[in-house]
Amino acid sequence: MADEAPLRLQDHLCFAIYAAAHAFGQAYRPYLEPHGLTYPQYLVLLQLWERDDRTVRELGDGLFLDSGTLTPMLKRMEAAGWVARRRDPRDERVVRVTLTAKGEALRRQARAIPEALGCAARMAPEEMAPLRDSLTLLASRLRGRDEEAG
Amino acid sequence: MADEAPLRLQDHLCFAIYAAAHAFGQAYRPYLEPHGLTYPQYLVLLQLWERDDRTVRELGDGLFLDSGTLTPMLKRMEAAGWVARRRDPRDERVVRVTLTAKGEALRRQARAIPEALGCAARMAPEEMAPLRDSLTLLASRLRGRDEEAG
DNA sequence: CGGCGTTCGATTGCGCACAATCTAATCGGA
DNA sequence: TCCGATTAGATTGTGCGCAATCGAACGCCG
Repeated sequence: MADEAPLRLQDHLCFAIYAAAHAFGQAYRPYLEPHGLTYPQYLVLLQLWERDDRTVRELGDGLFLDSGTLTPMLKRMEAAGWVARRRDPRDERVVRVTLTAKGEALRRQARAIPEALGCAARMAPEEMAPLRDSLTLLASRLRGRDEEAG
Repeated sequence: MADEAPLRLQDHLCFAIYAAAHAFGQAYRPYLEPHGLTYPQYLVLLQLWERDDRTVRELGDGLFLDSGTLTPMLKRMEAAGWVARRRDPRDERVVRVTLTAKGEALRRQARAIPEALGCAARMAPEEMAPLRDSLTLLASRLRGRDEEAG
């Protein structure tokens, strides 16, 4: 009976998020590609621009990525000359990632990007903030965190 | 001067979307993995459950994916027995994708998934709809569509 | 000191995603 | 009818993403 029409693809919140993530990736491309950057690499640099000298684990905690993703990405970024990777002498298990001069310089060229994307989205900052906060809360609930954080 | 602190990672709407997409992928995993499904494959099935017998292009238009992604994915889904792929006799360029009996049967088992995820998100449908609509509009703007659709 | 469990990151294998390129089929106009 | 342009998928190469596994380094406890 109700066996038909379980839920249309377009009705799914998860698909709206999936599609928006793809659209953002595509929207960033023309701004990042001239620098040879990909979007996930840009996210790594955003973290390092905010605070330099982070471990692989710290970067992964911030982006929800593990070493299986980060290790090869950071090696590519090292080969491109934006970051340096070296073992912490005090704990040889830890790899610390730092910006090079080239990675620092990229920061200045990248400052215009967020504003450009905001224009492409044609959305005012006042609209973006609650949307962002709703999504952050949703993600934290999906991860099973936040317990009684209400 | 203002050269420091361009924008923190956590302030970016794009990152909130990126992180929410990942969180959804992880949240779906325990429901899909027992069936041997991945999340993008589930999206393909959602489209076919809604209306069977679609071309690769139609599936790609709905999911914003191209043949480079869909061709191998559909081959895996065919190998798993959920769909069949065959050339349209009237236009040999076109590949039509149809559900098998096994793919139809999976539909019934999958009916409980959206509700389960809604519970995991701990979000009422009345909250989800506007969030979904905001994201869909945002994505359409980022794609450069929608022109004066206000 | 010696041994055990933990932590860190690297590695492997698989699947998604996209740009670029290719081939075959179809369509359209001279 | 023939030729060029277009369209649909397939293919190739590169990079992201995750589960599972591994080995080295560390910390603790006796």
